[in-house]
Amino acid sequence: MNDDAHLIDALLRVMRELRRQFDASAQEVGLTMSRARVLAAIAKMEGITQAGLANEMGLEPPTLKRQIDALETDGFITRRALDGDARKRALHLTDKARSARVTRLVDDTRAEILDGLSPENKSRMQTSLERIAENIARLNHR
Amino acid sequence: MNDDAHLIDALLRVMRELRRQFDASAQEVGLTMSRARVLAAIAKMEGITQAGLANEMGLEPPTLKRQIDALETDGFITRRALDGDARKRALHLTDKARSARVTRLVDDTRAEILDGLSPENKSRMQTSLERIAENIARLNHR
DNA sequence: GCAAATTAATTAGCGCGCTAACATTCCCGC
DNA sequence: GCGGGAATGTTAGCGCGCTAATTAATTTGC
Repeated sequence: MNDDAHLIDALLRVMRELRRQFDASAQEVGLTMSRARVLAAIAKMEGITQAGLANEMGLEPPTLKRQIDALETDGFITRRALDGDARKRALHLTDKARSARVTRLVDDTRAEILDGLSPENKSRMQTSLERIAENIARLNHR
Repeated sequence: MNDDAHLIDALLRVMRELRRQFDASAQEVGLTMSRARVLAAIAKMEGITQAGLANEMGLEPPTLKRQIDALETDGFITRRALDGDARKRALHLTDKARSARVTRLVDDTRAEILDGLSPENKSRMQTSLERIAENIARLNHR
């Protein structure tokens, strides 16, 4: 089907532009879209380990590690040792990461990007995306 | 809105998995998802220039250049001089790129990924994506 | 209790997107 | 015509995703 190609093209195009715009906004506070997402995830699960967070976000550990290195260097998070298991490192936000500037910017940008989409459309889109994810997962282990 | 974050997460997740699965399939014929898309675009516009194709695909010229270099090295396409303008290079497929193996693989994978989505859902998703693209574009020049 | 398997984090290396900056060529206005 | 600006393609360099392989620590099994 020809329209299928158009749909996937549109998906890819939107993703590229989404990242570009998000990065441009996030630059004001010294973040990128990916790093802002890592911060948001840690905020909801303070003290989680790297492997846990990678699993939660659907990223591979090496991918996450690089973001964490950068976020730690820039003073957004800290890595703490966990007693009981010397391999694990617990992730925590710093006050800098909790500042209103950081959190609001991400929320605002997200809202602007989805502006004008009805709740029904968002919901349907979510359902379709989940279906696609299932299809891909099925292909994966076959 | 919290659901907005989930929707964007789902989008990003699907995109990552889509690329991973597509790349795994395309590997059989020596391609990646991105390169297969470039081939498909050239197939529909033989003789187009690099700048024209970049514009058509929504990619930046340097991004496209690297794909084209690789595709030429691997024998999928050729660059030809255009008389009348020494700057331009016309892009053409080779027989290798036109082989059934290459073209069918991409079509099959795409169909499998979108399997089970009704035409209505696909259509609605396309509309929503276009709305998001407009929102991003609006943000962009402001 | 010790060897083997598993888990957590890391390192190394690749593909694909981007921007910035540059050379070459063409076009346009004077 | 010719000088300045625009268009085409390229080079250089960065961020973010991946896989494969390594190291250290823990758990499991005999």
